[in-house]
Amino acid sequence: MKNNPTNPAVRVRIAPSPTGNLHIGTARTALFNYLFAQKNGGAFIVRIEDTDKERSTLEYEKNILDGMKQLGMEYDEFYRQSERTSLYKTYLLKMIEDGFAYESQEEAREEGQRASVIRFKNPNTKITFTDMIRGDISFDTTDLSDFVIAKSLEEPLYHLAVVVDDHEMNISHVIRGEDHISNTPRQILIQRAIGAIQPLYAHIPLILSKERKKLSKRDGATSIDQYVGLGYTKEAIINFLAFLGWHPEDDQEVFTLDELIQAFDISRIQKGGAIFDIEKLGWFNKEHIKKLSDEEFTRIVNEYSKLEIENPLILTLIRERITIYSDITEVTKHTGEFGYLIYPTIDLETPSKAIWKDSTREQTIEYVSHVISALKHLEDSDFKAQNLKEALWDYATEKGRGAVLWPVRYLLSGLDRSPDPFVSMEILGKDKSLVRLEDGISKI
RNA sequence: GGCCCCAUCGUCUAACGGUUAGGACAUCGCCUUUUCAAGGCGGUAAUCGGAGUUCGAUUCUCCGUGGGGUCACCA
Repeated sequence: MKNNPTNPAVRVRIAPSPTGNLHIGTARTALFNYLFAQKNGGAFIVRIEDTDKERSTLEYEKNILDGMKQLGMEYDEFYRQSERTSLYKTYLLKMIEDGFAYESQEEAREEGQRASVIRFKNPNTKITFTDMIRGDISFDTTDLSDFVIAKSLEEPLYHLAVVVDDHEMNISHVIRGEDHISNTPRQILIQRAIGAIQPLYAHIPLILSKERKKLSKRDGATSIDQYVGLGYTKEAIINFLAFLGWHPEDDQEVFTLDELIQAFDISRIQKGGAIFDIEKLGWFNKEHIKKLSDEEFTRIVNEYSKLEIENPLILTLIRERITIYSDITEVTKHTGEFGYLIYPTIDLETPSKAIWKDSTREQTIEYVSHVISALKHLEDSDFKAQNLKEALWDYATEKGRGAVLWPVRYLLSGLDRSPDPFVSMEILGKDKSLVRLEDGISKI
């Protein structure tokens, strides 16, 4: 009861079937329901649709519930359809008694099929309902024939269970995927048969693969835990999912969950399907990593790197260089015993050219020697990037910034891809910087 | 195939009859401490087609085309 709903007129639900891990699409549907409930002070209900005993498992249910919790969506009420069979039976009996349904004897066409099932007596009528996102949608239910609503009195099927539960739970708005549009007329038919009030419908667009098809397992990572495992933050996942088919009034893109609740407006949900773009997810992730507190980011870096990095300068370098947490391992590969980059033994066979660049060996030695003597004049306490820059800038400008700073950077880090030399020197400190430069110059 | 839904840059989208069609991601170029990253500046890039309605259509209507969803004793 974390959300403390105050508006009994708004009750929404997410109704996942535990036949797989928490899917991206399910998470997004849950998010829109959650945002709608929160925005309107309504209740957010989780209902596990596990009427299919063969395919439903507790493991999947746990994955779904854990995933939602992980993303920060707290629910107000929880139900499991497998625990409500007697309720469905009551409705089934009543429907049969009232002539809205009947037991049908038929041949089992497939393995495991029943000889007797319960079918809905289709009144063959035209149905129109108003979708909050798409407007009026009409169907002729004649096409549906007498569809099966239960295998037996104890084994209800999807359509029956959904309608009975939405009714019993006083669901006010059914916000679900577009793939349910064609299920709606069947469900409205059952609602009329049991005298249920018709909820308001909002069918949200699907999340599509690059091939513009409904996202499926074949399209790579489709479950939330996979993205969490790769090191995407919950904030980024939420933010990204919200923007797949929804957009606020202004141009703000980076949102926290609370900000999303404030800005959410169901009428601004898109009609067309949206392609899942991992690049944009990455961008959202970077943005949310930028917002992390230093304490939190430090904790995460050390958890992933298995190191104990505390130097804020190094942490900043890492923060600017990663897209997802699993990048931390790669970025901190050279971070170690010196508290910064490990100083590799420079290979004399190949690196010289890399160090000299456009200068000659003699010039490079001259430049680095000058830098060394300049550094020796500085006190330990003056070894700050800003001071170092001031001390060397004019000289570097005179001789050529690249010609001077490139070998310095290379010798300090031992890497051709490295942070700017002044920051490197500050991180290393005076002693280590000099050791590396002097050691390096002897090998040029 | 029947039924249903949808249609603005490569992608996510803004516009609710009048805009040089805006923003973001990606991409390209320049700058920034000649690298990587971050940052700054700038560029390329879209209204599916055809009829209407209207003084005026991205926007409203119809047709076409294209894409998608759905047609279980799954959900």
